[in-house]
Amino acid sequence: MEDLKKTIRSFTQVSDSDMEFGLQFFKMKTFKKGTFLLKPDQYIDDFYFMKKGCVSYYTIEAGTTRVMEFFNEGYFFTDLYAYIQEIPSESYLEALEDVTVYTISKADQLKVFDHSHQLERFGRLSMQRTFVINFQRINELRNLSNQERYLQLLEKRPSLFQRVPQYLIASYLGLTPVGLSKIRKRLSQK
Amino acid sequence: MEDLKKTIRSFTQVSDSDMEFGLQFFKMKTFKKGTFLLKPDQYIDDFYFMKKGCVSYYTIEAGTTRVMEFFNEGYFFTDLYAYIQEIPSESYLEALEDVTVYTISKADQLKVFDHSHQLERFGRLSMQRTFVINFQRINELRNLSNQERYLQLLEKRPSLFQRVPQYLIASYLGLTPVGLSKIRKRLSQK
DNA sequence: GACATTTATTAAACTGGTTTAATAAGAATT
DNA sequence: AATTCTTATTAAACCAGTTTAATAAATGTC
Repeated sequence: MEDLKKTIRSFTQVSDSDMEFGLQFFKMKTFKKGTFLLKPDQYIDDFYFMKKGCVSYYTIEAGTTRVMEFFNEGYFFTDLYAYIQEIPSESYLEALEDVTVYTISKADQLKVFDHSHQLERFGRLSMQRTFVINFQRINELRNLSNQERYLQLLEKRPSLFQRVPQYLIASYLGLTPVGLSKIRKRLSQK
Repeated sequence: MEDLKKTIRSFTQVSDSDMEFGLQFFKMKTFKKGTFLLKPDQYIDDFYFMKKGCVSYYTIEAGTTRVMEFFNEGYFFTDLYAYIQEIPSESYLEALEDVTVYTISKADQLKVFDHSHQLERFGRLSMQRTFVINFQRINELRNLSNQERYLQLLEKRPSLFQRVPQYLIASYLGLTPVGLSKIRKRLSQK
């Protein structure tokens, strides 16, 4: 669990004993490609850390798949909207590849936060990080063109394009596959 | 400060003594219509509660004003992005009307959270509320048409249309004034 | 009450996406 | 190797917005 440890410590300092206390609650789970960590109408009690693989977080509305996010190595993830509010999910978490995660239940996470002030701080800071990322996402959706958002994704997460089919990337960008193809053509002609 | 008290208690239970302790740090401030609570390149140390009035939170990029949010009575607000990260703001907070706010400094807020577990919880829950609102905003930007977002704003915040000029509402919706006018015409023809 | 300024609408030409459908290219299966 | 299934591109018609410019309506000021 070195990668999990390292990621936690990238947020805030945590003593070895607190870290040990926290990590004992994480269990390793694996999911085969094409299987689901979560489906609509289910409650989600798990908080995940991605050890290996890639998961897409999406909804299907009126027959249309809308990819909200891709989670790969080093990401903490869950359906945070449903998790926080303790309401049934409206989303899918689907393994796009064989996936290995570490997972902790909400009750255990609460135990950890109760026990360790440092880890509680990690929890708060990771929530703040989420705020900052969501804020940037809103600004990008409002201020950038689709082409600009495509180029930015290419720059920020180039590895996605090696492992995720293009029509899912189009969906993530809020485009149809046809629309993304047009953008790519336009760019290649320059 | 009854309205502030009531709003805090809508998040979580707070004892009278903790409430009294917290409220002592809030100061009342007023701003005349057209003046600024914040301008780009300034650091923001204040966390506001809107007692009376309306503030727009916006950026100007390449000569274009982009309204991110309107804050009116009962809102907690600041430039949270700059506030959290303690970086210079890129935004304006402008009084669209004469404004009365209660405000608390970041240092004082930390004192309050240190002193009162209940108020710390209020802080965490209000952060979670912000997450939920931002998440919904992202979904609306991705999944709804401009017309749908206009209709939703009409329904959710009808009073805005009484106090804010239409071209600012257009900006909030990510439209030009011309675009919003077309939508209104289309709707009125049904 | 007349004038100047700000705000909202309309028109016309344009643009970057959409949908639908056909085709091409790549990958998996037998 | 041939077949089938999935993924990506292209074309054509369409649509909801844009920009620019002119006009109309509302508001504020002297």
